Amino acid sequence: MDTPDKSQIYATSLTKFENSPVFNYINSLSPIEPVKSIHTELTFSSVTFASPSSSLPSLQISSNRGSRFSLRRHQWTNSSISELPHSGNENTSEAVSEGVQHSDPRAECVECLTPGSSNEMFITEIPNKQLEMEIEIPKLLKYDSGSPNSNILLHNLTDAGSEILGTMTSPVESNKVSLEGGHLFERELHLRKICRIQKNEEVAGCEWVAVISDVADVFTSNSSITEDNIEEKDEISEDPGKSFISSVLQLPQEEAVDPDNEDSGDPSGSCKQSEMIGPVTQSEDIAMDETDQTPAILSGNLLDKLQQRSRRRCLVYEMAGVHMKKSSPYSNCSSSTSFRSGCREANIEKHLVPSKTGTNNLSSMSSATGLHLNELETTLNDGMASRHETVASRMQLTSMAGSISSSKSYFSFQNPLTTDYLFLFLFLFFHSNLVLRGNENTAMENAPQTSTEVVGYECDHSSPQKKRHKSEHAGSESCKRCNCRRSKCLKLYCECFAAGLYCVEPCSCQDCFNQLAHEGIVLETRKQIESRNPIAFAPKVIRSTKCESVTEFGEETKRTPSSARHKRGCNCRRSSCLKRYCECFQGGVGCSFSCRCEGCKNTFGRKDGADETKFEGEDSEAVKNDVGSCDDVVKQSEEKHPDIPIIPYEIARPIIQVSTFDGKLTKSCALAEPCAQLLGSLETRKSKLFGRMLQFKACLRAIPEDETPEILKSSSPIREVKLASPNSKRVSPPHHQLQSSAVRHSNRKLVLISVPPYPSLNPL
DNA sequence: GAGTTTGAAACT
DNA sequence: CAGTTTCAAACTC
Repeated sequence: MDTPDKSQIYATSLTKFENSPVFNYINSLSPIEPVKSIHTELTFSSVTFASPSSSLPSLQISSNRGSRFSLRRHQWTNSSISELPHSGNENTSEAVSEGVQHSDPRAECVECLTPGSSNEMFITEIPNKQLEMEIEIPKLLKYDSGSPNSNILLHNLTDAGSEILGTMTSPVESNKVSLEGGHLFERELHLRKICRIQKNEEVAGCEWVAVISDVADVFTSNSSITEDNIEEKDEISEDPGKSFISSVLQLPQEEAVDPDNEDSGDPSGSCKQSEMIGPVTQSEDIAMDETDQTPAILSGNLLDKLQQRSRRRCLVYEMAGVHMKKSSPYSNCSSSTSFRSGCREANIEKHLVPSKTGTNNLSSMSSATGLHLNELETTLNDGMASRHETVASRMQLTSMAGSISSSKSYFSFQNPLTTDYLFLFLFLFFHSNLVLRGNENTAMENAPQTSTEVVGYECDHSSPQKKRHKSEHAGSESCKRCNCRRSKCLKLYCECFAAGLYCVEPCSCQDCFNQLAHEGIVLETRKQIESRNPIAFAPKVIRSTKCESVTEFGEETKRTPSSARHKRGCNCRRSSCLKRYCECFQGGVGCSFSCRCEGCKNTFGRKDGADETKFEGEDSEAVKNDVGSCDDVVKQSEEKHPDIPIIPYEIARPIIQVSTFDGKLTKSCALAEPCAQLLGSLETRKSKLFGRMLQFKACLRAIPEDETPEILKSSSPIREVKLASPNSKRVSPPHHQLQSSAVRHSNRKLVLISVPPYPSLNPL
């Protein structure tokens, strides 16, 4: 096969992603220079060609052992950005299409790939070349080995995408829907291509295996051809044809009504559309009920890439793995530990395999999202202040306008588009009701102290003064940093360690062992400490609500008018519980009978009950504060940084909660800050996105926030404990003077519900 | 920034 | 379990 043929094949095998409104949207939002050329590689690694009759091979989308079907595409510019949204409207889409003449028999086969007519080439011409980047379309199918649903998923997605595109009437709308349907019609296109390939083979007997293989070789190894094709397509694009999107939209009807439509330009008749109607429509029918796969796919693409480049700061929650294993057959890699053990493919598969219900899908999504967001958060943080230097490709948020890699740095975070994408994902995630509701409960209770701590902008890791500033604004355990000298950061003296975090750059600790490099030591030490005090790493302040909550087992619990209290109580003697020496005060909660403080004057509530009225109101007030302070925080921060949109509390929070020892909230600011910077750099979408996020926030507020074990919630001396968990964990009762003996002398086992470190698999 | 105070954590 | 020591954060100057 000579190069021109390959070029044509290549040109014909146009990409999906760049045509998708998703990318339009992202690109249009970028304040940076638009991307000139996106080097997209699409891999259909699971496409195999099996020949029942040896002579007439049939196509299967089944396993990962097949030929690689690589598609690449270039050229992406402002013009496409502005035009593609319109391209959903067939009247305006002609400019982005073109025709390609084929002269080679193989090229005829290639023609069958095109949805419209055989002469149509869906190559969008993009005149302005300013930047260049590469983006790999995640190899979704590659990870879907053996999934019988893979083809179903494709059709399912494409149906949705077509429908979405068909309703687009404006760029704005198209931008919106692109978030949902962007990938859908891309897969539609490719699946149809594959089907046509199959049919074409049956008629013309093209050597598709060889062709595909060659194409793969060409596209994956010979960049020069790619470059040539750019020029080639520039010329070809002079001849406008049917638009890509319109062709896609028409395809279903065309296939059903006019099977020969696509063969108009093919004298050989090698692409009998009628022969593929069956399989296609069948698949579409099967997939009819599963049209809402977009978030999973979208996130899967993105998250997969994030995952590859992410690192953890948070320590490992040992129970997570067990917990997740029980929750889903696909979730066995959803614990934080899974990232170390390389369960990427399983994770991907989780996105790929459509579940029978949207619920399941959402669950899967949530779980995986939490995972990846954790990774994102970690990586973001590391991008700001990195201590762990183990990963080569680092996310560099601060260099958004930095160099665009010309190599295959897939989804390099040096690319502004990527950051856009990341944020879009966050946005999408919450917008799609994929709220981490289940985890939100635990998040709130595990959230250290007051809600204001999540304001990332207040967190500056560099200055002790600002450290104090931070602490003045909240009981912030969110931005942990320590100055340990002798404890090696392996004792609870160390705030980082106590919070379940690895020490990071801003820490001023000496001889620190609380690092990923010493993970074994850290975990060992942690075990020891937990053996002494099982709730040593539990949040010090337990918050609660009066809201009725539903347990993870669906049981409705009784109202628990317990107050937010320090889990163990303070022992202050001189500070009168009026300074942050007092953990109760620091946590913004009143002292209780658990406290052994002297001369308590805690303004949040005194243990002697003198301030009982305040205590009673505290239940609701605490909740209000948690929620209301969020508003305040957002407002204040917005005022402080008028040009930088703030990630609302509830949005940042679930992201942060995803990976800790005990599901404990970690590093709130760590994500909020880089995300804020990210947002700040993307001012063009600030108002839009931020406005939406505030809506999400309001939505999230309705989420009950407390599933705290009663024993931890309670400030009363004795309280029944009725807790159970798949990960049941024995705990000691709160260090209460009255209670301790009573409980200890009984054989009652106190069980602490293990807080899932990741978003609950229960969608709501 | 150095020194002091404070109370939790750790130890005996 | 109580007393003591160690430790690091909070605080003051």
